[in-house]
Amino acid sequence: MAQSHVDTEVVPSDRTPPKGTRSTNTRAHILDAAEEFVLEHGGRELTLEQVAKAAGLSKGGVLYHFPTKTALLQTMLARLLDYVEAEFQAGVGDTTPQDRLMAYTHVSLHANEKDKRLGAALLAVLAEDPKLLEPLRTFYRKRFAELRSLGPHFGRATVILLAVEGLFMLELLGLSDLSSQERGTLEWALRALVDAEAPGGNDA
Amino acid sequence: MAQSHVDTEVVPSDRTPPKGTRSTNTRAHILDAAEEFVLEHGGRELTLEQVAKAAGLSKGGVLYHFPTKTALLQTMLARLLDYVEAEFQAGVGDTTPQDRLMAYTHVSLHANEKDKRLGAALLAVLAEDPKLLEPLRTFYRKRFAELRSLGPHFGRATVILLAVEGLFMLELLGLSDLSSQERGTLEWALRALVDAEAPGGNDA
DNA sequence: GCGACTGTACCGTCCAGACGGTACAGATTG
DNA sequence: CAATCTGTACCGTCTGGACGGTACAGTCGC
Repeated sequence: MAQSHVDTEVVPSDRTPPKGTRSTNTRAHILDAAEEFVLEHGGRELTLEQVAKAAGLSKGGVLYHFPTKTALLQTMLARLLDYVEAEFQAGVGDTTPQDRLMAYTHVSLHANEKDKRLGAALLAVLAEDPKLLEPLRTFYRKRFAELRSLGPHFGRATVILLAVEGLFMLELLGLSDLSSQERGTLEWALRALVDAEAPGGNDA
Repeated sequence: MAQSHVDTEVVPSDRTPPKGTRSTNTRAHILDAAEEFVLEHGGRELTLEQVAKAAGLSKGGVLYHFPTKTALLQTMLARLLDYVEAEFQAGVGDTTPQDRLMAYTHVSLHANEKDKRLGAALLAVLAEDPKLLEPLRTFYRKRFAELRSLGPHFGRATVILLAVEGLFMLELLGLSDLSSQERGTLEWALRALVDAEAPGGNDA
């Protein structure tokens, strides 16, 4: 549930950009700074110079770790996806695909504001270059594969996942004006549908 | 200065596009061209010069009709939304919100490839500037208002709309790898859910 | 002395927008 | 009906700035 291993390589360090050698965790530090910047200023203004400034480095320093801006963006996306995947896999001992669906629903609906806005900004940037979305594509391929394993429940389970994604996307872009109460009602309806898919239940 | 001789003229401009005043429809023509370009090259490469070229105008000519690039994008989005709205409202005599939900589902699921890719490209561009998404926000506000009018059916109806939007968005970004058969199954499940919401039906 | 940077200078490119000019279509006037 | 004026619809060019990326000499610390 709580924040866990976020980085692909190294654990994030504490704040305060030290003066001397920042050693290996500088990469993570740059990624942190880039995320923070994106959260504050949006994807449009994300520039190498700004990232450097936010990280307390020079532009050259950033380019030392990420040879291109694209490489930086790719790493940002990969880290976010790793985080999300770890998050909803660690939720419970998710044995069955139904459990996973429920866990996914829960995590997605209760992702914190930060992750959401981060996703929004990233998506905005990445959507311009389809190639950069490949990791996301892989991510969803996994989801769809899980849905297929549900056999006859595929249809309704897919509806559930799509609804979750739909809400996520709409909220990402600030297009939803659902109240928290309405959101509660919605979640209730989703859970009811997930339960209806549970084994030993009724037919489709 | 100088007389009729010192003409360093560059071709008396016998272009393919009709000469003289192109009258009022030039605006629409530019929008068409911009859409076409976006469909072919994606949002990333959409530039005023490219739009001008695609429309058979000069950049200055485009700027005459759309004072800024932002204005052009806004108009493109507005036109697309108008089209979509007209599309699914003209589908049937949509009297009840349920009918509208069904119509919306149908239209969204069967939008042609062109509209989808257009939406994708536009979204990619617009997502970078939250202000430009305002028309979209208005659009969804209407949808949510309709859902609220369904009273006790709000939850499940919202699930349906969100699923439709989720699929649309995923397909927009090329993140879905559902087969057409699976898509059929999905649609079947969605229709079943809509029917379950119909008045005179069952449950709450 | 090597790896991890800093700092600056610079290049090539892209692009939005400004600007001045051109072409022509009426309306006005004598 | 011709000369003149006016407004619309454009064309072509230019500028100013941003940005990604390169190059490279120098610094700091282990």
